[in-house]
Amino acid sequence: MSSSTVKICFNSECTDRKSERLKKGWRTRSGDCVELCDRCGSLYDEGRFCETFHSNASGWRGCKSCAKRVHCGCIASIHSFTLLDTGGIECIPCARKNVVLTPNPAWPPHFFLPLPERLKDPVKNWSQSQPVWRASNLFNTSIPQSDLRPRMPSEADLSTGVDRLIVSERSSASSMEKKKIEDSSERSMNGGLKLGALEMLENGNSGTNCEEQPASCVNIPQQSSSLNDDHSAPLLSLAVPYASSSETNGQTVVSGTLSQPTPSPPLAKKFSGHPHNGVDSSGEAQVRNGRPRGDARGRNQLLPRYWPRITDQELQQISGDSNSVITPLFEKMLSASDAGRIGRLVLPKKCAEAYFPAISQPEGLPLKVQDAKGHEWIFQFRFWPNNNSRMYVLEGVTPCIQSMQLQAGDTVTFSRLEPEGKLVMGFRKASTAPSSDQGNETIKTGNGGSTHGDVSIRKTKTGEVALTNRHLKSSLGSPSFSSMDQADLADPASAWSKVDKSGYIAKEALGAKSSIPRKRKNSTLGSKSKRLRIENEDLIELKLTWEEAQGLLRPPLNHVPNVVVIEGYEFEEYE
DNA sequence: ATTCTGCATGGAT
DNA sequence: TATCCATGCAGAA
Repeated sequence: MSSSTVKICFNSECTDRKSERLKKGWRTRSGDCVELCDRCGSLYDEGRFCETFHSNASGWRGCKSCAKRVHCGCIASIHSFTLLDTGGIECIPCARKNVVLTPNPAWPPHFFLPLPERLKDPVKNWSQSQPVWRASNLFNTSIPQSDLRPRMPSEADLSTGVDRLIVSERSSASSMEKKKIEDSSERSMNGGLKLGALEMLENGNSGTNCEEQPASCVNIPQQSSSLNDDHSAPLLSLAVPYASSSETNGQTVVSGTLSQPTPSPPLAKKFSGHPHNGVDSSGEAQVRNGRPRGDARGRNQLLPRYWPRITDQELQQISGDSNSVITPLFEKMLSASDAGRIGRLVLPKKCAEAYFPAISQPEGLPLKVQDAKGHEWIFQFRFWPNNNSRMYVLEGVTPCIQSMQLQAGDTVTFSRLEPEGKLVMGFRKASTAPSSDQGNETIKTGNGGSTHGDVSIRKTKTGEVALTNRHLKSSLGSPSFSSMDQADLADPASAWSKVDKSGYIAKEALGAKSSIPRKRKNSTLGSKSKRLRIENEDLIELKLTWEEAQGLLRPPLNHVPNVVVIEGYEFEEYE
């Protein structure tokens, strides 16, 4: 990749990218104003930017007062509407007529909010009420986090002052007092996660680490409040608190993929289905490493091994042709127990508490999970009391595990499909799994279908470039998501019967193939050492200067670069 | 005897 | 030290 510093119109949809005169446009998340060419700048000034360039994008909504169409899905329009307490949006002119105007919050770092007490001490602060949906962004894909995913503004509600107050109270109110508060505000994961995906995508695409640009990595506020309160439904999927709520009361502004007043990160569109700036050309198999940034050792941080490492291709496979946005939540390498016949998948506690519905009873809840093929599975999400704490498990996973032909050492990935809100379970076979980098800050490319040498770079805080070279193989095959084809996924029911028949085979396979020995001590070590082995073998990280990195990355002469624009700068990108 | 269920244990972090 | 979680294990079915 090489770059030039030619200033061009920030709007990637602009047909005349270069301009002598640049006009100020919207503010980026880092606080700077983008620069637009005359025409685009004028359009922006006139409030016609979105209708000109985003007419086909999702996120258009009607003002509840005047019915005027307003784009709610990009940064350019973020200040052109406000969210209504009763749901829906109102254009600014109409909103000004009303008493309270609640402008859409921006996303500076101060929106990072302290962690709720309950997450800090979930054991002692269990809600005894019906399940509630907690903030999903406990660790949001690639958002820099100085702590365990402090509630992002996206998790707060940007539609009402009340909800913002609620969010503010999170940090100070007692857990008991906050229960109600959390019940409402925690349902905001919808937006937060979606944004998380965006952030992740942006991060992955740009190849730069948000650590450098904290402001740009902060999540964008998302609507949250007044989601459907009916969490007592006997069967839950992640769609329940999200999609249904947004559909039923219309309060969730995010009705499309990016309909929230979301800045449109240059790279965030690939999975939104409405690319408008086409910057994501950094490769098909970038790992969407959801590693939280900041203090990754915080008590409330998810362990790195649970950070989702998901490739573009995997994401694409999940989202299919829809406009859905995939938000990787977490992943887990299957232990022998997980992959065994018992059918219990132990969930990392923090992941379970962050991304799954809160459960107050050990019996838990049925949880509907969709696989990459769109088939739905129903697991029992429950917990066991354990050492004054909880141990979360998904029961009944055997059919799914079997259908995916997973075994110990393979990895299952949990993601969320937006706007449906569905929980999606993917997997990655150990043989093709990106290594768990255990805190490696590099944004890696994955091996998911990539046919090039996987080299990724990132700029470090010191301005250096970390070059990560993983799996320098030319034919890594499809990622696990593709291998879904191998599985009998035609029908969950058939999968069940298949499991019944093949359960023993699974056991044998486990013994024969699993890298995780049966003895517990060895098992743990085996799993761990496996990760370490992968790291040692496949991960070579160098530190060098930006110039050096460019030199190393200089492509063959016969390669034609893709020109992408990031933050107003033009980059040549080579596959 | 086998499987299921719920909890306990203890190594790892 | 506290916590997590992989797995053992006993009792029930």
